[in-house]
Amino acid sequence: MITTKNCIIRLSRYKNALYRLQALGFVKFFSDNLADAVGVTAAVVRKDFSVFGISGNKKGGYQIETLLEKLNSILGKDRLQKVVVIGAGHIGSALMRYRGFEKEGIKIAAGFDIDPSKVNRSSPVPILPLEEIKGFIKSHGIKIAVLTVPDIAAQEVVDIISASGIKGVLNFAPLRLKSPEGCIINNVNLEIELENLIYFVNVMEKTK
Amino acid sequence: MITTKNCIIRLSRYKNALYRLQALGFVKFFSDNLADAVGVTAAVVRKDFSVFGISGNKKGGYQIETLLEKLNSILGKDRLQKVVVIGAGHIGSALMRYRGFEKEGIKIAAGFDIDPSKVNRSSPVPILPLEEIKGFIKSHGIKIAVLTVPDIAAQEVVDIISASGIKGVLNFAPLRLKSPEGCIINNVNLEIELENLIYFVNVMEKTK
DNA sequence: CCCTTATTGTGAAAAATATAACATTATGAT
DNA sequence: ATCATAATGTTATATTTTTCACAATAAGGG
Ligand SMILES: NC(=O)c1ccc[n+]([C@@H]2O[C@H](COP(=O)([O-])OP(=O)(O)OC[C@H]3O[C@@H](n4cnc5c(N)ncnc54)[C@H](O)[C@@H]3O)[C@@H](O)[C@H]2O)c1
Ligand SMILES: NC(=O)c1ccc[n+]([C@@H]2O[C@H](COP(=O)([O-])OP(=O)(O)OC[C@H]3O[C@@H](n4cnc5c(N)ncnc54)[C@H](O)[C@@H]3O)[C@@H](O)[C@H]2O)c1
Repeated sequence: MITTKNCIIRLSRYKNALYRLQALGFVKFFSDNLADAVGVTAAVVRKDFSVFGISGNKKGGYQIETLLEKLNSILGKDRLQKVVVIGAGHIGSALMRYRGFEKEGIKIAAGFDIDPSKVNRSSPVPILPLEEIKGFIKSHGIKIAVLTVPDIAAQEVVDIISASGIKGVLNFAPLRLKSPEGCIINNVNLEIELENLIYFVNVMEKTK
Repeated sequence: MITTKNCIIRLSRYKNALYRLQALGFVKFFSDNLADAVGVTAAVVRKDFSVFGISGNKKGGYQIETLLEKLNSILGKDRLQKVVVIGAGHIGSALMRYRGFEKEGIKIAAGFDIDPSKVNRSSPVPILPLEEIKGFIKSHGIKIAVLTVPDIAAQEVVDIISASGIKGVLNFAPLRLKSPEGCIINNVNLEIELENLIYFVNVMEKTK
């Protein structure tokens, strides 16, 4: 199904909200319950569902369990998603130590670093030398990489890993990378996130 | 000036791209140069500029230096922006050790944690007990907080800090917080970022 | 079994955003 | 000094996204 990034982000939010509703003991929900939980309107919820052919019962709403199955299947959460982290520095290490991804069915299969002193094959997420990445990606069928290397190294690394079979990159380096053919690059740019927040806070202060 | 989040993100990107052009020795640029560098169309660049009353010279383009001054002033980068980090765990520590924010005129004035063993008043970014946050925010005039506490603590902390004067929060906890009156909350949700990437990579694979 | 009510599913309207078009105007060449 | 040109700035157009509105319909009560 082809759609927009925002729509898929909403599906993730619906999924998360439904788990919370389920934990509260609910077994069914209406479009406006979910809308409230996620912070959108009921029309958006129903529209999104209709895009993916998800239907409920008129007057009866939707079954949480059924919906979660559908959402999980759409989002690929019905199977373990293995990723690698490249750059075992501050942020890379934080990510590798984070337990939250496992709960989401995302497993960091390994970290990679160019610095031999970072290599550690026996840590919970093994950290391997960069040279081994190609073989690792191939043998484990990895498609997704998280890129936490210094900005000057980022483009070079993207070119290497996409040639090795990586199809999607979550890039933390604060620059726009040229994406090689067939490779999606999403960016997490914390400097820009902060700048943005600063702007809107300042605007709010001024107009007040 | 009131506008959209996307527009301000583009301004940040223009700024960053202009610094790169400047480093390459350029002193002026045309809307299509900048558009290429940022990955938008020239019309968008000129539209964004016109929103903020930024004008260039017909046939002559824009002066990089002048433009940077204007963009920096719009984005509040003409003065040091102080922020605090709350939750000195894995991700909070990574942020506090990161030098990249300083280059952007963003200073992490302090970190805060509820765990006494995390307190360290003599580290480059001092880590203080949570109890001191209210006084610190007030005395330093801090408006922005980065929230890196466990998800269950996040809402409580937001309520405390917004009551203490925080106007903008960059939240890393993977849940939707209720934003108190007059407080903007932006989210960095890495689980969702990864889910999103996984979805589009899977879709690409299937339709290929 | 029919009638009321609540909620879906979707098609149409509105709003927001992006793209294109072009009239305007500086620049530099002739 | 005039003209051709190139790039802006803004208006118009197109597209995308969101919101609204309501017909369709399942559920439950009398
Ligand atoms: N730490 C943060 O809070 C933060 C915030 C915003 C953005 N970032 C960005 O994230 C990236 C990483 O930041 P960090 O603070 O973790 O940096 P860091 O210096 O702590 O870590 C970078 C790691 O990458 C490794 N590395 C360098 N070149 C490599 C290569 N070619 N292949 C593999 N590994 C390589 C280094 O050995 C190091 O271990 C940077 O681009 C930075 O701008 C970090
Ligand atoms: N580490 C990651 O890579 C990562 C990735 C995605 C999301 N997150 C989110 O970021 C947040 C932090 O993650 P982390 O891995 O750094 O966790 P962490 O457990 O390493 O750190 C959390 C810190 O917050 C402190 N804390 C707890 N309650 C507090 C309170 N009320 N006030 C102040 N401090 C308090 C703890 O003492 C601890 O030092 C979590 O919400 C997590 O879900 C982290």
